Amino acid sequence: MLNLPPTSWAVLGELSFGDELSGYDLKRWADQSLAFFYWAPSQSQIYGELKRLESHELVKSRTEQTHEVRVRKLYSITPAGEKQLELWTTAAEVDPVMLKHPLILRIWAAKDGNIKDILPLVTDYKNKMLERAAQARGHAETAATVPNWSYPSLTLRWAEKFYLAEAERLDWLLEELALDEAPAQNPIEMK
Amino acid sequence: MLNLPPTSWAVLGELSFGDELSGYDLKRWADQSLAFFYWAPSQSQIYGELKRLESHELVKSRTEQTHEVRVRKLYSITPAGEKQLELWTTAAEVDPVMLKHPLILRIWAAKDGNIKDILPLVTDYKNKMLERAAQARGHAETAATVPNWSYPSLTLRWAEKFYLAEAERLDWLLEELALDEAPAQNPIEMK
DNA sequence: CGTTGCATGTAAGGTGTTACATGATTAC
DNA sequence: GTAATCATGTAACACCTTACATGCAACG
Repeated sequence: MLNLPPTSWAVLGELSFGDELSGYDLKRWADQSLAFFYWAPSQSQIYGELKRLESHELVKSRTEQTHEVRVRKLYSITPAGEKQLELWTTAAEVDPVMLKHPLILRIWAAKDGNIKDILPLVTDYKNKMLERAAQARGHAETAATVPNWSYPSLTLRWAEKFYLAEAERLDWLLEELALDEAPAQNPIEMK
Repeated sequence: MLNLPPTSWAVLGELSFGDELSGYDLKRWADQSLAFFYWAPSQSQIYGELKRLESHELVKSRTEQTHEVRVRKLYSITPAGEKQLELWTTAAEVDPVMLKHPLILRIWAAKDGNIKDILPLVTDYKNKMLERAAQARGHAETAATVPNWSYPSLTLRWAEKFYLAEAERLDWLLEELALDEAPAQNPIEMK
């Protein structure tokens, strides 16, 4: 089976919903879907992946020439692309989930003397997670109205739950940190 | 402030607990701690990061010469390293969490015709998450017995909750997928 | 006496980012 | 008219991995 990096499959996946899309379109859509559970490739990488996919004949392109000058390059999936994508989605080996959580890393490395400066960062982060959950929900609802987008919609509902759970865990963290700090906050009263 | 990649801070963080450690030690410890909420850098990268840290004088090294031939290079943090690490842990900007979830990506790209082949992968993944949660718990309990390791222990308890939540969300996904499939499973009975 | 663990490191290559270059169109 | 958006792409660089090279020590 064809061995492509996951990002390549992600881009091919976007094209598998049938529309002709430009590199630019693919980037915007990725930001509103893939970004919630996979991550958003940069614009320049998407152009690179499209070249790679085309060299394997999994996608084909045509140049739109609407207004004489303005040029868009539109990509669409080929039958071979659909076939390979199916083989990939059902392949036995699933790569492990990759989590890089810079906030937890900081807490891990924190010392008693500076944990109090980290607490507000945790609260901020929690609010960002709640915002992210709301965004995922919005995108999920939009996706639900489009034919054949039920799996994308489902994964966005998954993402909503993910970010809500993330926010809850940060609340739990704040509580744990408060417990640790409590005895030290008023040492005088412990006499 | 010094601008280093997060991996550099992670390695410096490991050394901030005060022990003299070799590149090899750092790798093993990372696999049992960082890997649960950040990710485990490869052995060769750790050696590279140590060089970088030493060039900034955040760590220093000495060569252990116990048995005449066998050589270990032991690193320890410098006062400058401790200072910079503190600045980093309390710095305002926290990078966004990076999640790459290949299983959800597959479901996102799934078509009705092949979702049934993906279901067993979801179940397998869920079991791996439960296993991971149990490992995190074990490491958290070990860490809790070591002086000054309360924050590492806390982050590992965080990780346990993360992987348990992950398993629960996969159960939820399986249920949602079963609901979708149900009407189609016995079309004859729908007459 | 062979496998696993300990131990360090290099080389090559893949993945992915930022910054840059370029220019048209749309909205205020 | 100027700012934001649309649109494609290159170049340079940073990050990170795999494979390789090397060899001792400990265990069965």
